[in-house]
Amino acid sequence: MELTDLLTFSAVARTGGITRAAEELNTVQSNVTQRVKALEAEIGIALFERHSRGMTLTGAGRRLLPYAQRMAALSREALRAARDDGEPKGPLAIGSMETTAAVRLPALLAGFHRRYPAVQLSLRTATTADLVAAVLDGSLDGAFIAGPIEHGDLAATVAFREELVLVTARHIKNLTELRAATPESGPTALVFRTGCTYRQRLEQVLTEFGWPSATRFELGTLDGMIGCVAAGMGVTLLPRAVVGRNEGVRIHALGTAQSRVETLFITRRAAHEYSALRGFIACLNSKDEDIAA
Amino acid sequence: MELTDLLTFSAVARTGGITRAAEELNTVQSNVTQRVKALEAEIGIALFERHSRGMTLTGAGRRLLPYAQRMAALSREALRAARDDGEPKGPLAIGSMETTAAVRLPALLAGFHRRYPAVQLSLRTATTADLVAAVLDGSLDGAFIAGPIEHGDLAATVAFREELVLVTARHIKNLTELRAATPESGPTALVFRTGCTYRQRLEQVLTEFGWPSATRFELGTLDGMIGCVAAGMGVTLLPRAVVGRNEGVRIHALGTAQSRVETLFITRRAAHEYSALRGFIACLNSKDEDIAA
DNA sequence: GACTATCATTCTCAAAAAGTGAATAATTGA
DNA sequence: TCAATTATTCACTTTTTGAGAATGATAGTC
Repeated sequence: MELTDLLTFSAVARTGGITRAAEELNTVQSNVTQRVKALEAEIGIALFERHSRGMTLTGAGRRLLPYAQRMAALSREALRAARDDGEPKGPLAIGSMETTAAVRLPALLAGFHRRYPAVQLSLRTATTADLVAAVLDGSLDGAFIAGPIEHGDLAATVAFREELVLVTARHIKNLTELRAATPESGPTALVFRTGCTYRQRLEQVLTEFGWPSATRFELGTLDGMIGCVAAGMGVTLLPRAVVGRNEGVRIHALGTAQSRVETLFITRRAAHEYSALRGFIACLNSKDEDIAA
Repeated sequence: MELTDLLTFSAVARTGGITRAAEELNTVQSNVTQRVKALEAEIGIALFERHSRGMTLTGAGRRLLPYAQRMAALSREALRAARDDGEPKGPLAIGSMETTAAVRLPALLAGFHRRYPAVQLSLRTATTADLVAAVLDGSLDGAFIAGPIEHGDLAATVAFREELVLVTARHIKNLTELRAATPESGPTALVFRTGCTYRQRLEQVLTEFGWPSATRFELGTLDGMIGCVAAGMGVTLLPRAVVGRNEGVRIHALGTAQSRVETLFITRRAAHEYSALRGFIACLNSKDEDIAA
């Protein structure tokens, strides 16, 4: 049960084939075959079903896989923990929603880098759902997501409070005009890809306006969305701070019920000793004081 | 970061020396030295301080050790999980307090073995405190302990309800006589070794009787305790069912406040999929129905 | 129905790693 | 100073791992 074996096993399970796993692991097919066979021999039970177009997990393989993944994650953490002498340094992988990354993070990250230049910070943007999964499996150290969330393995602190506003083209002066300018079926809703929490809020809002089946149009980037709204393609829902003083669009406040949303910073509970992460959370907590001062 | 290296590292940390670790691992000193050095080279930091009389952990070593232990435990579990096809079989390590083992378990274990003969059940008796630690570090699959307990990583079910009674020599008819027959300083209290919950209860009871500093006498076995009480050496506190129809001693009921105690069966939450353990818990839950039927 | 592309497996051989045993060095206690 | 205990170093053997080419098996294609 060496880690190498478990790692190759994971790779084969993930890619569904020896060849692809070998590529991913930078080795040759024959080696992967042998590692898998060695593992199967040691455990005494087949982990894969071989068929002409690759390999799929057997029951035993499915039972083993989560352990293999946890052990791989643990070994990465172990290495970091041992090297971590209390001084924040080394890699730190942070995730964020697109919107938060656009307006809230630049100042925060700059401040963090000034304070801890030895930390190699990386930022990845994705949807809340993806970010939660990434933090849980250890591929991110922490992430900014839309609250609320309840999960036993995660620790969360409120990072920012946002007010969600409806964003329309400039010439729409108020909601009555929007209704007038919109066909019976409702406006086109410009949304991020599935998994984004703001998207769900927008669905709720549109339903309340009596447009439950409005056309959806998916975009990947924030600039793209605001541009499309300005061009009159449709409406969207965004934090007020994100839209800011943008010329081409107009902001419409909503009732408080749907409009308040908290951006949380989540981390795995178990990983709380990592200095770089501790330093980041310290930065996060001190930013409010900085602003107040 | 192979598991072998982490295992040897753990052994050296535990035994405090290369020589002893080598013995424990059935290998030679030179090999252990090399594994440790390889690990240190890979991590890039010293894990031990070498001094003439063995090795002690450095800060980095202390940070690494818990990871090494968790990974070792995980690898054992992984092996079991992969081999576990849903049919209870293989080893099952159960722990118990002395008192529970004496009167409650014989019937239960016999029934379990009749139902699942393929499981190699082992039983270890220890104090509640030791049992909790053993379940947490994975050296026991489950244990019968005195409740209550609160721990995030443990799952507990009520296995038995006991009434604690004061046990004295036969000739002591009631508590008044006990008081009369006892010196000012109080009776000798016969107790199990530290960590036993019943012992703490006895301390409370004696304090309520105005004998806070009564003499303590530690024994390791149940038979020994009852024998000593019968011989008039002192008093003790035990579940009513344990004392049973024992001739040499007399039982004195207490007020309900101190006397009710629940025996819990605890397991690690994470390990709940192991079939043999599931079978054991099923047996435990069905025993009440058996009795009722 | 032969051909090709895509897989996994097997085999041989080389390289790397782990393990062994004896010698060595350092320190402590008698 | 000597003996005992300890870790380290070194030369060596054994085992394991990895590479590369060949083989076999299967599905899709013309």
